[in-house]
Amino acid sequence: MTESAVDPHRRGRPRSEEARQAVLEAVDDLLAEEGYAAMTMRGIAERAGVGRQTVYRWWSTKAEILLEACVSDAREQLHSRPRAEPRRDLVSYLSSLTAFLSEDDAGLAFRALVGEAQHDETVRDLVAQADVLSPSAHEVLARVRPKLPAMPATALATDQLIGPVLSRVLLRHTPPSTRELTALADALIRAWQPLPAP
Amino acid sequence: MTESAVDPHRRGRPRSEEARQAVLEAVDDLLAEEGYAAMTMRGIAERAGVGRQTVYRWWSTKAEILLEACVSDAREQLHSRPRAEPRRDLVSYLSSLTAFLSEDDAGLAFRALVGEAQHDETVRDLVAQADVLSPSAHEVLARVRPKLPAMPATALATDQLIGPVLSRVLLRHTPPSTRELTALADALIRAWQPLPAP
Amino acid sequence: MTESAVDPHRRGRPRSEEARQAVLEAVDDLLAEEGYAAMTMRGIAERAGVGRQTVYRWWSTKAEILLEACVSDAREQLHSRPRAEPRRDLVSYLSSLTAFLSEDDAGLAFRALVGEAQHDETVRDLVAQADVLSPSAHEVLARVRPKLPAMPATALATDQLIGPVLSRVLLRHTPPSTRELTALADALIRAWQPLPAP
Amino acid sequence: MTESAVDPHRRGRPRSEEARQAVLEAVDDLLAEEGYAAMTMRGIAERAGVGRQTVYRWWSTKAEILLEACVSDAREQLHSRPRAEPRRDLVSYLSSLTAFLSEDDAGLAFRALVGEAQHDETVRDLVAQADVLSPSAHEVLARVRPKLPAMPATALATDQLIGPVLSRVLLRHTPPSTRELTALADALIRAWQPLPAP
DNA sequence: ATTTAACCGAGACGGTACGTCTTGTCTTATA
DNA sequence: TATAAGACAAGACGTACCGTCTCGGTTAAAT
Repeated sequence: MTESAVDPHRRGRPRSEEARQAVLEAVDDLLAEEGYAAMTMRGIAERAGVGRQTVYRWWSTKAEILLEACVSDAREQLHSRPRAEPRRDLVSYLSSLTAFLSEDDAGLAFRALVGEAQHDETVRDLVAQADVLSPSAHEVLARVRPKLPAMPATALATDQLIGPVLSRVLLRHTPPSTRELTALADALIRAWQPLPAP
Repeated sequence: MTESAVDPHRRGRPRSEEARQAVLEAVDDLLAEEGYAAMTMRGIAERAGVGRQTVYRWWSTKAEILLEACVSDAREQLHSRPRAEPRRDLVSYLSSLTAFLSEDDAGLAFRALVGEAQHDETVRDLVAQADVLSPSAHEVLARVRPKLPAMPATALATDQLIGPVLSRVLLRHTPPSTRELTALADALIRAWQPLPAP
Repeated sequence: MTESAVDPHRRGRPRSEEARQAVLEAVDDLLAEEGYAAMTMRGIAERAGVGRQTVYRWWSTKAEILLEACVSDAREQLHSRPRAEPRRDLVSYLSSLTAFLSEDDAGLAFRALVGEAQHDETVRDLVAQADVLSPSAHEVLARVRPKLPAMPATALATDQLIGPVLSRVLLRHTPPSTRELTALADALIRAWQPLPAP
Repeated sequence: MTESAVDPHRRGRPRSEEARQAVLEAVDDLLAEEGYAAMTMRGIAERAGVGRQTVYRWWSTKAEILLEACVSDAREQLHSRPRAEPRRDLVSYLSSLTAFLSEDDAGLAFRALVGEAQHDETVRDLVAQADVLSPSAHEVLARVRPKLPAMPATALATDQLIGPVLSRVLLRHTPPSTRELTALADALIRAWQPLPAP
């Protein structure tokens, strides 16, 4: 990740915003066209029409570049507009999440990064720090919590919410259907509803 | 994966079981010591004291070797002995799953493979075919289903069962505590219990 | 320099003589076409149609390759056939030397190596060890010594013989004319002739 | 080479003499410490505490800088004070030459430049134009010529004079001893003495 | 007993990405 | 306008690993 608060009075040629954008776009394109494994630092530089050193100057690994390239897109994509009814709110969010993970380009990048994080300590920290999924999940949970008082702590509730979708996408690579998403939402509602008075 | 039903009347020197074991052990050791990324075909061969061609003769990628090295261990590790009560049965399974994914060596291998599967088509198929987690989950679900009639189709129920744990381990790398696992089991029970008569 | 006495019982794929020749020829060609400075290890490998590692496996520097490529040619080129008269013998040798240093391809390589030796310790030793000029000079000096009894030790006599030509070629890059070579030979003869009885 | 007679009415900030000196000293130091090959334009600028562009503005190559840094020192070092006797005059000069080439820092630079000149056309011309050795040699030859009437044209005589020393220093890197220098002077005297009347 | 076929180890082969280095140029703010 | 600083595109450096090929040697079944 690059330092955003730069000393405005520092000497020397300033960083080229043009080169930065070219690299980020090259990474996006290459991921879609060639896949993560075939994407190399060398290839990124060439595709961006940028010197190799320039890439290494600002990013250490392709994971870092990819993260910078996709985080803002990811956040945006995951936003689902609020609904009055908890059930529709949850289904709407689960649909956004599923679409993001299984169809979107930023989701492709995210999946690749989560994959890399499994066997690279530094990528793990990077992805954890970027915290792509939580904010949107927390929003939804905050909205429905008043009506579902048995909901556990947000951290655990988040896992209950997104876990089943992750399981499908990361493990089986067959995204759940709308019917399944509705069933998941219903299950959560049943689990989190106030217990019937005995 | 290697062909196990070999023509017993083949001519020539038979495959060396010694070499095979040496490779599988080398892969296990290297994964634990160096990590998946630093593990190379060349390194595996050297560690195993085996010719490089011998490795390539029987496996195409390090993912294949790793899979062969960990599947049986994984299956064994995931087995949790049946309990009378559904709640204890589910908690017991979730504990095994958590331990496997976050502590066991075979779990480390599995996580690495799932990671690689996110950006490698062939590894994806390989892992899908090996189907490490499902069988044990299906067992538990089959045991508790009679007492939890609202449980959906096994595929979806599996995602509900293992998804939250996956979310924790693959995304946050902080395995859930026993208390959290209990809360998850309780939530599933509430979700899958017979609906109260209106 | 490569080891010539190879263990006949060594294992593994034997060194490719084809690749070796391709590299030596590539070096010869590149030196003539591009010059020493523009000649790179990478360029040599590409020109030879050989892997870069293969070049590094057998030679450490381009100087080493160049030396191996030119030594035998150099020796051959410097041979001048014996003459009865010392004067003609010396002139003949000086002509060969001049031609070698100023016209021959192997001479071009030799000059480049001597140049590199001025600012690279290891090249210095390499060139010294190859000992390109001395043998031929020693031959001539041995032939004429009986008739020129005042000739000093061979080492010093060699410097007297080849020094003036080197001075011209290395410093001024204007090879001496035949007339000048004859004058040099005459001067040596006068210097090395028996002193007149007092 | 830089233009020394600058238009005194030029506008803008004048060239920094401080920077110029810093660069020349940096080059001297680096040559002695790291050697010619390890000496880079970047390294020179850093060592001099000078911007890289400033170096490129005034010199094209490190050879140019080195030449400017050493020529005056070289000339001075090569001066040998006149002696009455030709023999002592020649020996004295050969000693200066040997010391310069084999011990002095400016001599080290000169050798490096002569080396580079063997595989770089522009350095060749630069060194030829600087003409470091000739003037001092011509002085000595002019002094002794009256007493050695058989001496050939100065150009050739220069090669006879300095050639053997060059051969030793550039090829063998073992500077001649005083005894050998004396022998060389004696040989020249014998070669250049008036021929005895028949 | 010999031949044949497939295995074994070792290690060289042509390729290619790695991350670093230097080159010469360009673009800032400062003097 | 020269300066120090430092980013830029380009490309060579030497190393590592890729997957293949080619040796000598071993081990069994088929001749």
